[in-house]
Amino acid sequence: MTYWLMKSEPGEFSIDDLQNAPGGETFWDGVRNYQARNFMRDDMKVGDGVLYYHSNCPETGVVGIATVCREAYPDHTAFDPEDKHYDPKSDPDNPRWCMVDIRFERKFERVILLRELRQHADGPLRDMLLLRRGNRLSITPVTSEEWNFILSLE
DNA sequence: GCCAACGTTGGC
DNA sequence: GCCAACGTTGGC
Repeated sequence: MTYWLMKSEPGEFSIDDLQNAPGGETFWDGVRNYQARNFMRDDMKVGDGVLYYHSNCPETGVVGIATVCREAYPDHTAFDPEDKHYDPKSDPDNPRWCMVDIRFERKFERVILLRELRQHADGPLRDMLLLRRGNRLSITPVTSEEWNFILSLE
């Protein structure tokens, strides 16, 4: 089993939105970055743990956890000209983009702020991809050590 | 709103 | 294959 960190803008889809979704599940559409796609397509398995991260908001940080509940399948929003994430270069017969489903697991008692994670950038989180300068990847792998440490901060 | 960092596109 | 221009991400 692998662990992941997935970013979402709470104005688009927050952890509360996930909790309130039918069955607490949603499909993770709109990924249009090859590295992030490859993580989903090649490495994400049902049961993997997900740190749910809020980006681009007043309190950026990890807000809770989810689990992967369906492995990669085509992202249909790429075929829809009306969709914000429409990509005319994604051929329905050979889809360029994919998505996974995730299920709400738990919302943390408090937000574990990015600022707080950075305080451990010389220690337990020294290799965390999220903390790398200029990192913009919306999906990054997390080690079990990082996962356990972040959960211990709560 | 600003801007640094990054990814993608396309001319050559 | 190089690289400038452009668009996007995301912290602040």
